[in-house]
Amino acid sequence: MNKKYYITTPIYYPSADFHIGHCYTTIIADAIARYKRLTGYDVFFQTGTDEHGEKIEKKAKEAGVTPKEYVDKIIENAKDLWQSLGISYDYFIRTTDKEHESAVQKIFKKLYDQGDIYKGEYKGLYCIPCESFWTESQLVEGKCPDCGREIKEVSEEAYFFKLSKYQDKLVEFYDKHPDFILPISRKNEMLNNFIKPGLEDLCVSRTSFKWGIPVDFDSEHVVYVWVDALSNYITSLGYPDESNEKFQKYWPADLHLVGKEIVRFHTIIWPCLLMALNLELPKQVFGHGWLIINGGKISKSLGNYKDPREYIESYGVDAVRYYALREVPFGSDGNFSEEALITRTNTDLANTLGNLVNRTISMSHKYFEGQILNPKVTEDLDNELIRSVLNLKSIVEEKMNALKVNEAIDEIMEVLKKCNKYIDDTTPWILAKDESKKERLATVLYNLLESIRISAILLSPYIPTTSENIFDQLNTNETSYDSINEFGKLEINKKLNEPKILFARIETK
RNA sequence: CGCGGGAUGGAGCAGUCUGGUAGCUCGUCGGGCUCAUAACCCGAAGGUCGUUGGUUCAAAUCCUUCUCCCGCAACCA
Repeated sequence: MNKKYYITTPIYYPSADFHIGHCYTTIIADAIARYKRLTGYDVFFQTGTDEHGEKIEKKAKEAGVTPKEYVDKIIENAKDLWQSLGISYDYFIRTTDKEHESAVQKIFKKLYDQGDIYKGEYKGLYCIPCESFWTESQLVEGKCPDCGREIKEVSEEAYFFKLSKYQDKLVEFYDKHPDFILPISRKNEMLNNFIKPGLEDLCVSRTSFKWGIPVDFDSEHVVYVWVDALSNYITSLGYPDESNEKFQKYWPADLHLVGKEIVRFHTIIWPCLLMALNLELPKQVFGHGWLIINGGKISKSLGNYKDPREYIESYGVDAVRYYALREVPFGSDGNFSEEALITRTNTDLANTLGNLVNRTISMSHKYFEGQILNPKVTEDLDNELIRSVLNLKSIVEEKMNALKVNEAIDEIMEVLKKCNKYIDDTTPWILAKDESKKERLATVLYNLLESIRISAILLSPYIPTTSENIFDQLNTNETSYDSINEFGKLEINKKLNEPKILFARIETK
């Protein structure tokens, strides 16, 4: 049986249509999922939406529709967006799904029955005009940081989860699993900011709004976001039915990929909830950085971004995917701009990759009518190229296991650059002028075509459409992961298809 | 003194743990080549490595002062 791999994105909050930041997370998760599938894992890749809460209730009211109608429309858009980005999710969970709602009620009840959830009172500082709660430290001179008006202390009845009870066990878990939180700086942040001062119990129900899953034994209350949203990762697998085949197979999750702003929920609250449920904890939470636009975060109110679909339409799905995967280093923030997207597409995809494929296939047609031949008239400099190509598999594996996706891609690009250099070094156009060098020429072209085939297989998790396109031009069926263990699997005596431009250079004025 | 991250040629970054000729990509300039998408290959210019002081034969790297930027700061998702 294949090894399993369960990877998740966060479930996004559909208060508005998704932007490039949502795409960023989801594209990375998709690339990892595709990579794991390529390398033989039985992958379960989940994404979804967290649809309850006051904000959506309010937005829907403003729009004059029910909350469900409001989110339905956004989810339709989201699914359409994921499809145009080639997101290969296995399951899309919505917290308004009936199965999820009933599972959450059961979880809530179970925790209440066993004493981990208790009824108490939530006190907070509330700004009535802004309809927002603030903490002491957020206030500006004792006033609302948004509008500067007086703050009122209000209290409401609420259920609390005994987070504090699990603090020691959590720290113990961190110690035993040093890679649980990545990057490591995020772990320090959690320890210093939250755990060291002592965890406070967590408010897990609300009475101030209705758009949520009702607490079935206390109709005044709805389940608040923590239990509702975080539990999606197990309710989708059939929990609380622990004997469910999916649950048995896929839990615990191998990777929760999240943005740095929600690391806390996934590394403190979620593990404590799981411990209370007596379930295994996820193996890893990775908090990635953000795409930054003009030095600031992506902001609806600043209107500093376009609908991601516009980029896809203008530059193609793989250009957008490639940019998201390649541009931003491991764990840190990265800049997003349309100019950078264009530059990246032109230099890496059009020049290095696209032009290499095009010139190689064009020469094969020009000199051999597209016949694939390999007379094996080799020279020393062939070996260096072949060695780099064969090494690529393990290098990519190492980078991907460390979640250094951008570096994995960069390694593949390095090999493609070597191919371009190999062409200049071997000068096929000169070999072509000498009939006695014909077999050497065929060998050179074969080495290039084979290097392209292997690279395309390794690129397929990142730019799947382009890889397919390359396989088609190479007219090859050798596209499996195992086929790259040796150099020379590209079928000889077949005929290449006509060269097609993979990425047209984007001209800017 | 809340916590964490960052400041390196025009732009974006690596190097800092384990001190020892400052590296990569993009851009610019020059050359080569002509199979190819004005592409590809080679070369060059350009940096007192945010600031102050210190340790050392030697500091981007270790210690110290300060400045600026970003995120988090618990019930906002």
